[in-house]
Amino acid sequence: MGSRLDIVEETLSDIAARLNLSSADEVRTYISNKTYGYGGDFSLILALKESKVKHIPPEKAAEEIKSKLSGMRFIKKVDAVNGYVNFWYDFEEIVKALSEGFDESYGRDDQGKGKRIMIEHTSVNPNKAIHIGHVRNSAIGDALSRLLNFVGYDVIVTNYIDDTGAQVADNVVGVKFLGFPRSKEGVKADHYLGDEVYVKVNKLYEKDPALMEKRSLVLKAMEEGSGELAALARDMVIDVLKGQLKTMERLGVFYDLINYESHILAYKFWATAFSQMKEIGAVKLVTDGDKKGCWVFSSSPQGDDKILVRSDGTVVYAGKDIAYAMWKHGLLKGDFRYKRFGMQRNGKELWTTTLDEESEEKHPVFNGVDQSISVVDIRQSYEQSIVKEAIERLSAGKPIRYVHYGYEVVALSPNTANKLGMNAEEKDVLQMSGRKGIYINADDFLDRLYGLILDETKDKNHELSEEECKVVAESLAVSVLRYEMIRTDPKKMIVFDIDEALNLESKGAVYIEYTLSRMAGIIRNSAEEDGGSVPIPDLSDADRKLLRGIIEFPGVIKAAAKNLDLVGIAGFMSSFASDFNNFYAKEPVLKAEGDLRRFRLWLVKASKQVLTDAASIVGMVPLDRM
RNA sequence: GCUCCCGUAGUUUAGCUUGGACAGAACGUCGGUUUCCUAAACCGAAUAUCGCAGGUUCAAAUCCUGCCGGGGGCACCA
Repeated sequence: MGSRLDIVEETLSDIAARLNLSSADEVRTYISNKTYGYGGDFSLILALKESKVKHIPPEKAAEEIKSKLSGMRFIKKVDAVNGYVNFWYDFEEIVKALSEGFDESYGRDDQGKGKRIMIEHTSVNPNKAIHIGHVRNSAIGDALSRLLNFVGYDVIVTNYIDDTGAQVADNVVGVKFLGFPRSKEGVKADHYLGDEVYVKVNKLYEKDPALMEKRSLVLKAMEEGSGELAALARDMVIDVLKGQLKTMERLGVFYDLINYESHILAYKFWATAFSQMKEIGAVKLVTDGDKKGCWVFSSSPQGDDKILVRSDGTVVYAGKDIAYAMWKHGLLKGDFRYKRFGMQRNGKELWTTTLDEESEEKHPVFNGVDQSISVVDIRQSYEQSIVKEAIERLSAGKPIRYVHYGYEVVALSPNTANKLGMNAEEKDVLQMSGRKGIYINADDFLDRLYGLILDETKDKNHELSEEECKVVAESLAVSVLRYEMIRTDPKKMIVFDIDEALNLESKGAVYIEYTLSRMAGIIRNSAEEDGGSVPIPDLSDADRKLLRGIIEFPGVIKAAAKNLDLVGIAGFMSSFASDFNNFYAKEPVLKAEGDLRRFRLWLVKASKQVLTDAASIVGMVPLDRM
């Protein structure tokens, strides 16, 4: 702990000690990175606050602060201006420290050490293909898992499959009663069933409401779990799920465990959860009024009663979610049985719960975590708040952190909606709908991105083979899509415009990847052995700016992990890449001589590691050439 | 009706948790840069009543109240 190299943290701790502040974090609350025309690398606004308490002018308070801050290790100069205290880094000293302490683990952190955390994401209904809205969920969830893993957490990733819903039944109705073939040659099951059968069956429901009876029939069979219809439903769920996982694998998204909603019922985990809730009085039976016969959970703030069990004794979604959350946190008596689902491209085994007693295998421990994150779209905030509250009440004082990581949906721009055959008004933003067939499939979109990038890559790289160009194009397509999904505030809706999304002119992932390629190019051409101490030549502004990015990286990661903030990492990458490209244009590396060359080469290597780590965390595929 | 979220250059946005100097970028526009490590790049210019109106404060994009505009949620639905 604390042994990891973080020059900014060290500096702020030093400031805290000298100014009698509690910690580096407290100092951070007084920092402004805007120094404007006054120069300096960062600025302290503490004097402005103190002047009020101490009843002295800010200028005087700033001078007092300044007087306590001389001779700091990484600070060359401190200045007091207009009540601000401005700091200049001593980059020579910083290079010295980095040359000793910089290694592969740079920027990692111990905040998650010894802690297990479960992240649930994706959780797409198993009746259709992944569309770009789902990708936002998975991109966020996967990036969070990479981030938390980077700072030392033991992360368990689950994908929760609702295999009991009407959507699954719709596909069964289509195949069993309406003559749709079970599969289509050359088309992935998720695409065929989701794009074709599901949409068409729902259209037929409108024409012929009597068909709904068939759906009820299928649903009932699924609930009972036995018979031909239930078996067909199970098979179709697996086929679609495998198709979805294929898309996710392409995106570089992987899981540890598949959870089925039906298993929560089959294992009687809802019943267990229900009786545990009754025991502590978290649910009550309504005895009169229009909710008579229902069991409700009364949440504290509004005193609203949320129905968990209908008067016919069946459980609603939120109920099953509570049981699932209890399982995650080890609050539920009992555990699932597990078996292997398959090996993933990242070399990690994917597991699934199983009902089959014989096929159970020796498995890792999945549940019983203190912390969990559920990446679920923001429209389900109400239900999620119920789950959170229930879990906290059931935890009996044990500290539990249940985070609903809500994010806004991806909607379609009018232009894009019209391309899908909708009649959108010029100002209308259209919500995607699987049932109505209004969506952009992730596979299709990736294919188009890939095609465009491939042409461009071939155009620009005559020395790369066809195969190499394909790898570059695929990596870039994935990186672009994933970066776009995490770079904006999750609370803001993304209005997806297909033409804009396919316009590669805009900065972002391509820019970052290009920067990485330039870094790799220099290192490749240097043909130089590592080793030896790092010389400290006279530094240019561009050198210093890059160094500043490098020393800020650990703090960016720490804050990102603490606040589950991916946007901060995207912002860091973008400005760091810009700093590097500026450096690249201005300062020769391989053409420099002697110490300067050795120093710059080291600087490029360090920069590459930092940017590669950041890119990997948000799920991009770092490239050495493009 | 009750409630939550969003509103920052033409466009996409950062900053809002914890108030502090002239609100950062990017795309697009206009102009410039290639005998030198990848021009998918670099440099420069123009572009912002931070939705509106009040309030708190020495100081508000940031906090509070009201309003306007946009989206979501409040089902024994899934």
